[in-house]
Amino acid sequence: MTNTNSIKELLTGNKKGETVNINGWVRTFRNNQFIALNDGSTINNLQIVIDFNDYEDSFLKRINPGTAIGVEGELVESLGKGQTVEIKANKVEIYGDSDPEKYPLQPKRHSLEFLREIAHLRFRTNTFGAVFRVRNSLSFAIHKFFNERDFVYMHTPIITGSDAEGAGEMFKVTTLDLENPPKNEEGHIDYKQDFFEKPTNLTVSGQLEAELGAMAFSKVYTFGPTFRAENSNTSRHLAEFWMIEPEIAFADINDDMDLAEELLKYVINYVLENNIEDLRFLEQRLIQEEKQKPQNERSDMPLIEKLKFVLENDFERLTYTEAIEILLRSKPNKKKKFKYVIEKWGADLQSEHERYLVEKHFKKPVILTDYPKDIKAFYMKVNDDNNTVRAMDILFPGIGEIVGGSQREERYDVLLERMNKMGVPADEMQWYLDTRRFGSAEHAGFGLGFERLVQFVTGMGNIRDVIAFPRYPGNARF
RNA sequence: GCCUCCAUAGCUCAGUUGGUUAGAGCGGCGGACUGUUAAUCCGUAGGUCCAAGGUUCAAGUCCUUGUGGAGGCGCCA
Repeated sequence: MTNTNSIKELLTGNKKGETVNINGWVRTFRNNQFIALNDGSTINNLQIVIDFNDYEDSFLKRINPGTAIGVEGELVESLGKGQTVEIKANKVEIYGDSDPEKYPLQPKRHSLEFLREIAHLRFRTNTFGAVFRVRNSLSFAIHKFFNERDFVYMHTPIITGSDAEGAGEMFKVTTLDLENPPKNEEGHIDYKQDFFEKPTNLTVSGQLEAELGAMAFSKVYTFGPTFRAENSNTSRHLAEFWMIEPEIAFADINDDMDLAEELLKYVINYVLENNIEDLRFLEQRLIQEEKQKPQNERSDMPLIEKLKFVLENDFERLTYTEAIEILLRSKPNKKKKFKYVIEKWGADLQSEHERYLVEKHFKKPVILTDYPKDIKAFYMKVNDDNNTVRAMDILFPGIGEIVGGSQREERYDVLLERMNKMGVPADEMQWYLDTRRFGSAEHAGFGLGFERLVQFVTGMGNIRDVIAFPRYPGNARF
């Protein structure tokens, strides 16, 4: 049987009365009559009604959770209560059996930890079906947003010869024999004999290359995988994750913040308009999950309300200096409830401080700007006070930093001086500096962690559950 | 990398101050029923109590180490 329809399409009901073909995987088979069929196109199942007198017992026993089948039948109004339409089957064909003794997914609740161990099958659950359909929508919405605004989608290299991106530990890329690497006269590894004739790594950011693009196309963005070899063991870090990095020329930090806020609202709105059934399921899932938690750890809003709240409210914008003043005056700081008590301007904000600002003080997304230059990267534009840089971080409730960005330093001399002071090898990065030598212009950009966005929109607590096959310390399965 | 907690049936869990034969629900298997909605009802099988060592007359239970998992912190997106 050829699949000419999706369940999503058939459930709209405008093919009622027609004979249709449908393929999918059995979720449950009740009463020897009712097959709940799912094909991944929607969270909803299509009910297939069969007359068990038409089939051998041995055939009916093969219809189990996970079995792949094809059905031909008439789409009719349902006699039962749980659905509007169903298929009265004329013909059922089994494509692939699913041994019920061995198939790990039962029609019951499984723990997310267990499903993570069978990540190759977890797409077939309601939760992960919803998560990955939302992930797909977010991905599409991001491209749509930039495309509608004449951004050029740029593919920056995955393998980089630069180790100065400064965003974290890198994974080495080599074809040398690690058991017996060639050595040079000084006894060091001789990278001249390596594939690229120099040390190379997996990229930790496409930003520097995106800046080069912005200095020609005016508006560019990247959307690709990034790799960090940090030994991070948290529910918001991955060793391989996807990042969106727009870069805009003739723009300052305010344009940058406007762009980021507009993008986040646009994609959240897109998902609300296109994935509402998945979101409703995820909202219920989260409510059930949080019933196990004490009251004060539960979300103060249901998922969909939270998403609408983000859409309808301006993000709170304030400077690092203002944030420090709020924190210094805050109760947990005065009563020394913070693990790291804020004592003076210049302190790096810990996640407990960010959480206080977002979840307790403002109760909405916050954009912090103008951080002390000593705690930020070399490429950020130095303010006239010579103490702060035009950095901006967007902090979201529950997940912390979702966006990190800045206006870039476009002045050749200032940039070169900062590189030298911070130990960034300027001679190896002449290509980067060249944009400041030839037609330099104000420009800005940011990095948006895609998985953190998916986490926020789906309400999933662990980042390992919003990417198909997560990579983290000690784990590269599948 | 650091701190805390957890590990019992295929899954989700219970198991008292250490006490002799380790339980339940779901799932599986056998049967009944046949407009069900994680169907229901009856019956039944299923255990290296994470691993190694130790304490004890006696360890699922206490101790040590290891392994795996979760949460938090740091690094960041």
